[in-house]
Amino acid sequence: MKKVAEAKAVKYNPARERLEQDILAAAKRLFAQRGFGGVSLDHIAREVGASKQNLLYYFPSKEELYRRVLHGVLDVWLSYMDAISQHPDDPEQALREYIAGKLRFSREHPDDSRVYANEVVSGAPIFFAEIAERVIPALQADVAVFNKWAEQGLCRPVDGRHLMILLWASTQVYADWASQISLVLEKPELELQDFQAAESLIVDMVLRTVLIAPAAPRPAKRSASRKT
Amino acid sequence: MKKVAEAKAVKYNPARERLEQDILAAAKRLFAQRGFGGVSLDHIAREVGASKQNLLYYFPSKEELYRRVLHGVLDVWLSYMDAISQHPDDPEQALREYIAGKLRFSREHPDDSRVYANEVVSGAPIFFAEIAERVIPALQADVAVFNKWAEQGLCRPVDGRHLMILLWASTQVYADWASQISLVLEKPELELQDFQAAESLIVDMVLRTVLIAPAAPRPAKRSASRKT
DNA sequence: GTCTATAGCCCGATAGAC
DNA sequence: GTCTATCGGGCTATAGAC
Repeated sequence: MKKVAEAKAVKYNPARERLEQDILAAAKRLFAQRGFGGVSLDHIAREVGASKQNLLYYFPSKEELYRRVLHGVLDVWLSYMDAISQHPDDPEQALREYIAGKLRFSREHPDDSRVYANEVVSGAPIFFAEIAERVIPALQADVAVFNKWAEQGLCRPVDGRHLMILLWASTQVYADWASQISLVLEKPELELQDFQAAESLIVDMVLRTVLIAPAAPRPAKRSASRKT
Repeated sequence: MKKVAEAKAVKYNPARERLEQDILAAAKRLFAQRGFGGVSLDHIAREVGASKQNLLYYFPSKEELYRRVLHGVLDVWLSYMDAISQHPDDPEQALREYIAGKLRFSREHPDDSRVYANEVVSGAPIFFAEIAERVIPALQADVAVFNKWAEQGLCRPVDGRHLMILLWASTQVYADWASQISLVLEKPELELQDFQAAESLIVDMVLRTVLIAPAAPRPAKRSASRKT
């Protein structure tokens, strides 16, 4: 994997690097909006002021460009799952931070979320192998953490796989379904307060279900706004 | 709206009706997999053993065919939301049935869910107006029901909009993200028991959060299996 | 590295015979 | 209703000049 990136990085060239990043950014946005089959190389090239022939000089094919975009998104996506095991003895803190982090990701990088969602909804025809290779072990690690918490009496026994699926869904929806959500909230686009309301509800529901002790968990710490 | 269908239905012709339904079904599956821009009329026509010219005899354009597909999906999608107000004095039953219904829809008609998800993730470029016209009032009606329950002391005061968004997300994910979920569950495709596990978790979380009285709600009634 | 040119194919939609 | 033929254009990718 990433053989192209390494081969190109042998000689470091800042101008080249910048155009390559511009192409990846434009491709991400367009693939997110219209899917792999709905975007042409010409379309992407025009966005960065290059020709499609030039674009094919930087990336060997349309599919390889698409793979590079998804690879970068999955890096970030998995980093949130890895963070769960950073709190090996505090389920509440781990879950609060996962929810806040994913919601911040949905707010700050909605196209990253959407390009990945687009691929998965389509049945992951191109990224299938990489998802299998990287997401399965990440989920197993998190499930192991949930199980250890339950053994230690730190939380209720839960089905960690379906809990993670619910967390994926309920946080990503604010990026992937932003068009419908902003419609039903009757505002041109989602605002910080909408993400805060989402965070309150999701944290409340998850902690009520997972934690043993408190009937009414502490209110959310507004952590979605940390980096605003 | 649906002017085409009505115009065509003036003279009833069973053979014509059947081919039209076949085309809609094939289009639904292909649009779900590859998005509007990733599917060609030729592709759809070959699936039903017709020519693309013939297909354009039944539907005036690719976009109109796509609209017809989405219109049918939204009909069903909204019927679940309408069912909430069918239990005006029993929040627990209303929520249980909504969750069970949407999960059954995800299991029995995953492509319906996916074609709609594909449009929404893409920013609803074509179906924007119809979503605004039909989903906004449906959500407002459900929020009004939640608020009435809270006033009557039947449930906690909740943000009905974000609760519905969470219900949409957590039930649809089992159709829209089936490719990734079946990968991480390490089985070729989702089984009934997976949907039952999902239902248990979602019902448990929602009732713990929304209902006032019981610390541990009754177990789910396995209603996802009702029509199997 | 960027350009022009082009191969070879697929696209949505229309015209008109039958 | 279904067919053949075709218009006008877009598509990915490659070749080769500079």
